[in-house]
Amino acid sequence: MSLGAVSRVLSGDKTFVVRDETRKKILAAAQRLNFSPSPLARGLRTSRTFTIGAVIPDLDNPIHAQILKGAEGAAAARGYSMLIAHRFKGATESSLYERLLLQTRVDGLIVATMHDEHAGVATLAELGRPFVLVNRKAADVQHFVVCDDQGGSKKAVEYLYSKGHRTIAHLAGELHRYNAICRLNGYKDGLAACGLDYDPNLVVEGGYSQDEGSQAMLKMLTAGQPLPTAIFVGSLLSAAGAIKTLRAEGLSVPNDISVIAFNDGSIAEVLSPPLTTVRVPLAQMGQIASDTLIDAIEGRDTPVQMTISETTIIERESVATIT
Amino acid sequence: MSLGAVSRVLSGDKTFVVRDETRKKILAAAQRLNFSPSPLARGLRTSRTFTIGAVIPDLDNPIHAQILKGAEGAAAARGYSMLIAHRFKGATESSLYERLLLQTRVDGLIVATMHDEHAGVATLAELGRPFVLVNRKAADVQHFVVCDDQGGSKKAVEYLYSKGHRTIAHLAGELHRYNAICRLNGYKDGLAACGLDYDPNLVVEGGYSQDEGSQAMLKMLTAGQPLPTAIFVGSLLSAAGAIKTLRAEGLSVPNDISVIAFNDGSIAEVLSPPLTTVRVPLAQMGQIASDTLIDAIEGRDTPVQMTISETTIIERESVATIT
DNA sequence: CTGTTAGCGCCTTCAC
DNA sequence: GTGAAGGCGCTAACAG
Repeated sequence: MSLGAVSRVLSGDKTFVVRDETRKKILAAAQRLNFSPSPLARGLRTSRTFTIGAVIPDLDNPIHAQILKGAEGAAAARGYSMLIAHRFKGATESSLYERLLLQTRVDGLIVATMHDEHAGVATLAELGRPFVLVNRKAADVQHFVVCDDQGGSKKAVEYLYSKGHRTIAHLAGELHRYNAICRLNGYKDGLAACGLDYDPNLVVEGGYSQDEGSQAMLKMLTAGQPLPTAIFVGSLLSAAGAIKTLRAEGLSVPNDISVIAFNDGSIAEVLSPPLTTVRVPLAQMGQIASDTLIDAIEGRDTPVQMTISETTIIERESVATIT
Repeated sequence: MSLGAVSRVLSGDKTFVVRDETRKKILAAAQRLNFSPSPLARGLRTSRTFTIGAVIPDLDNPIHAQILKGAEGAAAARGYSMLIAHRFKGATESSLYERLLLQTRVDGLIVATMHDEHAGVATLAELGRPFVLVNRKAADVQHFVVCDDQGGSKKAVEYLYSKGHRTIAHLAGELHRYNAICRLNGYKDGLAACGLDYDPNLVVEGGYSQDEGSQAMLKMLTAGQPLPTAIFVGSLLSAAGAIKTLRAEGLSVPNDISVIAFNDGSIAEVLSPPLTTVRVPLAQMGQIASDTLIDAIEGRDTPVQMTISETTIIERESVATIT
């Protein structure tokens, strides 16, 4: 029983054959001495850290929190730890990447942030370690996992249509962003699928925060257009804002105007009325992201460009049936 | 210019004297070659990782997210990375600690979880590395940072009193938990300060989730007691649940019953009516936790047992004035 | 199948 | 002020 043998047994080398007796003795001793190999030394030797980094825009945003939660769970299940870095003020995107992995603390990266697509992906690629984008995709990127923003949005419109709505507006996000574009396209798809005409006057660009939702709603209300009977809002938070404005203007949801939002979360339940949403499996996305990242780290390098198509309408009370 | 000199300059050894010229040359070369010392090798040598671990119950809970956000920011500012571990199903508390630091990946721990106080603290202490509790405290623990749950709660009651309320109820959390106990005590303090009698019938124990808030509210409503004019609810989420029940029972907030909750968050703004809350500087708590942890890691070992007393009533629309 | 050995990259003491 | 050398704990390669 030698040092080498111990190392091999403890690191679970399958190709290594020992007498069962020896193996047991080693394991027992390790247990007794409360010994576990130092990840630092191991990392130094193998240049693997069994740690993945997650770069997220805002910890405080429930959407990202859900993704992260899924990702951390999956990573832990495979023996990886998770290092996080969020964008705090003053941090540039590449400084984040660098902080995490130029310094080789991390075997790969999960990136849920990506404001400047070009610069970001370029920096990432240069670093020469695997990374996977979540909830975003970009040209020339090996791995990403996104949800079916477009399909889900289409479904939302079709749902509205099935409830009798024929004039359906859209409160969009910032239309240079991936998600916002997809959702707008899905909105158009839905319209087309229902045989409705697309009317640019019925979409107003805003953003995904509550305030931006409020303002976008106000803009639509004061545009002097005929009012829609239903609105598909691009995000949960902005839907909350929109509803607020609607109520402030004396309009009732869903009696005067129905509202459905993309993305679900606990906020939806507590709004009044409780908000009907299209839910997307965010935690699962995080989980898959972790798994593909770890696969890539461990050598399986088939590109995973996955869009998770599961989208579910969560019916609550913000959509009325028109007869 | 020697290897040793380079090491010393790069690690910012203040006691090391070099010609400015040499120092500059070193720095320039490091820059040019894109060199930065390997944290792994450094860690192996010094047994420091410049990483702190955070153990949190649920990433998805805005309260914890805010704390974590503050903590990560402060850690980053001092050159530390942050490893997270949340309790996913099947993880025992000590398995989390072990995963993070028995394996010495981490110089210390921020712990925002602590369900079994005794076992938890004991395990932690045995590990022999610094740790700080956030939003929790326990006997025999060197470092913790909490907010003034009790004072804030008292303030809430006094606020209600100042609006004319004289029958004030409390929807409490699980009364074996630190936070819930403090808030109940603060409620009693407030009553006393206002010259109001404490009536056990006016407090119902529940929990901090939305559902538990709903149920607790229902319990109070159906208890056959005379109804209070105002309720101090122990958490944001449970307040949302309570309001839901109130509305379902045909009671108007704030016309029939006023509501104020402990802890603020974006949900408060979107509720209807927008919820009046007592806000506590959660991110700042996280930040202070990081700072004291890092201080402890770096040798300043004066116990920091801080309670941040800042509490602010955020007035929205869920409290009526009674005349 | 087992034991030995040479570094992984760094910091730190020590003699210069 | 500088340079050399030892070793942190581990793994992989190789010789037995």
